[in-house]
This record gives sequence, C-alpha cells and structure tokens, in this order.
Amino acid sequence: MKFYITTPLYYVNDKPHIGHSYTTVAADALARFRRMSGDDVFFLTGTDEHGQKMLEAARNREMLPRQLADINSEVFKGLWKDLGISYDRFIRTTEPRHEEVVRKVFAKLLENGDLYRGEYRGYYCTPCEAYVQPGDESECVCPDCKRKVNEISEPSYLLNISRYRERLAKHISESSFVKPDFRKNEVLNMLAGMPDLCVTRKNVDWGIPSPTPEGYNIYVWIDALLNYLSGIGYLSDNALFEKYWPANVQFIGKDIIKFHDIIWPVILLALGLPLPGKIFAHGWWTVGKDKMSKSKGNAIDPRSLMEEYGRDPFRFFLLREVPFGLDGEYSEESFKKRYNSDLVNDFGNLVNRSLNLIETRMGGVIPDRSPSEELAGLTARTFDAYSRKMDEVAFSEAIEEAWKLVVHLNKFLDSSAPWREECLNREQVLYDVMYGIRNVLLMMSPFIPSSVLAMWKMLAFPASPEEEGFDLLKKKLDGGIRTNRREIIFARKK
RNA sequence: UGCGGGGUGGAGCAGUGGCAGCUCGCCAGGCCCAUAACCUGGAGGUCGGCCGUUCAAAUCGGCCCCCCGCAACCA
Repeated sequence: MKFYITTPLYYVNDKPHIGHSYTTVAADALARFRRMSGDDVFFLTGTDEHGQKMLEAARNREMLPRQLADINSEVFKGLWKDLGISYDRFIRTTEPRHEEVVRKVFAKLLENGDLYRGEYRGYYCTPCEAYVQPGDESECVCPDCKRKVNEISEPSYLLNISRYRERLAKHISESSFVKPDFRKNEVLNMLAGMPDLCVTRKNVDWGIPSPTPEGYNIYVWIDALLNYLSGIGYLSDNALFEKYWPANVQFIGKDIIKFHDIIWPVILLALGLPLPGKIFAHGWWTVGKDKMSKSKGNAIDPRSLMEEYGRDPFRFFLLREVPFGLDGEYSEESFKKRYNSDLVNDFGNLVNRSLNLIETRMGGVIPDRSPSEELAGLTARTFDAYSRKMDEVAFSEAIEEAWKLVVHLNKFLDSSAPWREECLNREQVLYDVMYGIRNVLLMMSPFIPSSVLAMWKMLAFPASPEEEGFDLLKKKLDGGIRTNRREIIFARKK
C-alpha cells in the first residue's frame, strides 16, 4: 500500500518553535510506523516563503525576501535533521517547479469559472498592508496592529466556494475527512457561512504573479496549499503523482483548519481530484495556561530541550504527554517527569537490568529458546492494540499500549527472580525477557528511532528495527547472540 | 448572542443506567539483578448545583452556575 503524508509548509518569516516540531515529529512517527508496516511512504514537508509578512520580516532585517527565505528554510531543514525527520521531499514555494504549477492551476480554475473576476469588499489595514477582518464591527480596528482600518472595494478574483459548498458539506458529514471528530460541527458551521474567497493581492510584491491582465499576485494560501500537489509531481511527473495522490493523512495545527478543511478541498473539487483521506488538526502547546506565542515571549525553543535531553526524549515527550488533537500544557517539570519515570525508570532500566543479567548469569550470550506461549500471545495482543491506536493517530495511547509490555516485563523479572539460585528456568526467563524487549523496541522505533537503534545494537540483535519492520514480531528471537557492552541510553536527570 | 466542548479523589484524565477507575504524587511494606531502580499494598472523591425519570444515574431529561474553543490568517 502507498501512504502519502504531509505537514503544513512552515512560514519562514521567523524561526521554528515547539509547535513546528510537534507537527513534524508527529508526521515522522506515523511515516516511520507505516514504513515498518510495509507501506510505500511519501512524506512531504517544506517551507512557505511568499507573502506580505515575509516582505516585512525581510525589510526589518534589511535583506531581500529571497535571502531571508534561503536562510530560514535552512534553519528548518537543520532542525529536522537534528530531530531525525525522515521526510522524502522538502519543498519550497519559491521553487520554479512549484510556481509553475500554481500558475497553471490558477489558469485552469479561471477557465472553468471556479475563479471569477469580482469585487472584493472588505477592510484594509494600511500600516499592515493587508486585508483584515475586524473583530468588532463598531470598532473597525485591525486585529493585528489594533489601528483603524478602512473599508475598501476593489476588483479582484474570487474562489467560487459557493459552487462546492453542498458537496463539501455532505462529504464532511459522511466521511472522516475532518479529524478529530469534535471539529466536524465547527467546520460545517464555518463552511456554511464562508463567503467566496479573494485569491489575488494587489499590493503584495512578493508572490507568484497571477495569469491575469491586472498584474496581481496570487494569495499566499492558494500558493501554499498547492504544494501538496506540486510536491509529488502534479502536472510534471505524472507517474509519481498518480502513485501517491490522494494524501492519506495531512497534519495541521488547529489554527489553519479553515484553509485545509474548506479552501483546500474546494480547490481539489474544482480540479476534479480526489480528496485526502484525513485532515488531522492537533492542538496547541501552552505554557501554564497561556498560549505560547512570540509576542508573549514564552515560546519554547526546541533546540534547548534537545540539547539538554536529546532528540528522542523530546520526540517522546511531544507525542506521549498529550492526546494528539487536544491542547497540552508544557512545563519543564512535566518534561523531566516523563523522561525520568518513563524512559529512565521503566524502559531504560528494564533494558539495563536485563542485559546485566545476561552478562552475569549467561556469560553475555542470549540463550536460544522459543518464547513462552503467554508472552507470544501478549505480544500479539499488544501489537494489535498498538496498531489500532496508530491507525487512529492516537500516539499517546499507542505508546501506552506498548508500555503495557514494558511494565509486564519488569513484573515478570521480579516474580521469576532469575538472579536467585533457586530459579530453575533462568534461561527461559531471560530468553523471554529479551524476546519481549525486542518487540518493545520495534514498537517504540517510530517514536524514538535512534535510541531504539542504539539499544538494538547493544543487544546485538541482527539488522535494525527499520530494516526488519513489524513482520519480525511474528518470528522468534534467534538466541546464541553475544551481546555488546552495556551502556546507559537514558541517563537520569536530577 | 450563535454553534461546540468541558466541570469526577492533591494534579491530569477515563468512564453514556447496576458494587467509582487510570496515570502521577503521597504513605507503608517487599525485593535487592538494575540508572536510589523495580514489585506489592494503602489512604484520599456525597462524580459543579437544584429538580425530575427509574427498582437503580457520574451516566437519561429540565433549569441554573462556572471554564474553554470556534464564529477573527499565531504549529
């Protein structure tokens, strides 16, 4: 089976914060899970580089928007590298190939009447040089800069949302397109009241020119959304496109629901393309009860957390701490607690104590047996529950399922006490524990791939979890292996 | 105001009619192979309020109070 997954394109007017990492790590974990399940995965991410805010940000730094985009897209790439993100393609909206697709799509929509020339009536904030929607009619101030806005009316091109409103509403109610489920009503309401969308900009000089006589630029969101098509070869590499489209899952933050759950499918319907399987909107990370934002200065920098704890604990925390889809509260304390209690005490210590027993009681060689029926059964049931949760994109619950095996193995060691002289089936017990650990490692690999690989090598299991995939769960562990030197993979933090 | 989601032991949550559960924290004990780790047991809640339906309600209905989200381009 093919599996096409995307993150949003991140806007490069500023540096990445924890939220960008969140979406990307989530997509990466799912991509890795599908690969290990045997799917042919295409994982797309990238950067969104046009638009008014880029112009401003570049001006503030006294550089050209292109220069700022070059710098910041590298910053994102660098972070993804350090986070171990296994994307297949990193797209930038300033790539000529992408720009060409956007122009072609625009022309096609125009031709079919899905875009039409009309009047845009609305409010315009001169200082921000942007169209805005004032919060309160009586106030008429820009929601961004809080200054007065002017009502204007000018010719522009509009996306004909009305034409697809009913079809889309029907699809949303009848499918699992909008995820999580509790967003459905919200989106349907939004859709019902959504006017046709203005898709050209008169005063923005950093963008893709629209193929119309007036010399407008194309609205950045139209530009950005189309990356999901151009990124897999729409209108350029037909074989690739046919292979992967439609996307199976598209991850977004809850702030961009309107664009992905309404405007995006309208464009696709207009192009006659099938819609993605799911648009999954996750929640925000908050600090205390406050929303994390640049203006408040309380944004969490992923770099500092990674430097202190390492890449994998950061990935683990993001996906374990909070149910995907809901908001979550970040605190250093909760991070440390997760780290110490889950990764150090439960998991790390299990591997460490088990390997120590292999070293001291088995001369460093994993005995060759067959797994007990009980443990093999438990593994199968655990994996079953785990995969179901992964299919539901319920990461924290999937990890919880795998953790049941970790807890079981710790208990099993305690109750069978293979360190005692009286323990008669020591070989079987230790074999079972190593077999169980191997299976836990497989299930944890999508979340903490490098730590898992380090443990895998330490235990001298053949190949790697990613090469083996989940098929290995059905097979016994071939013993007779001499293990490598014992190391602490997750060191306790004070 | 409209639509939606919530209010359950110290914290965070699960639980859509039948003895109120989980994780963390706390207390006590066990074990001692291990990263002061792991295991077991315990304390702690009249499930926001009032009224009602029912043999039986956290769970259904009504009214009320409080919090949050979306209606407004922050992952």
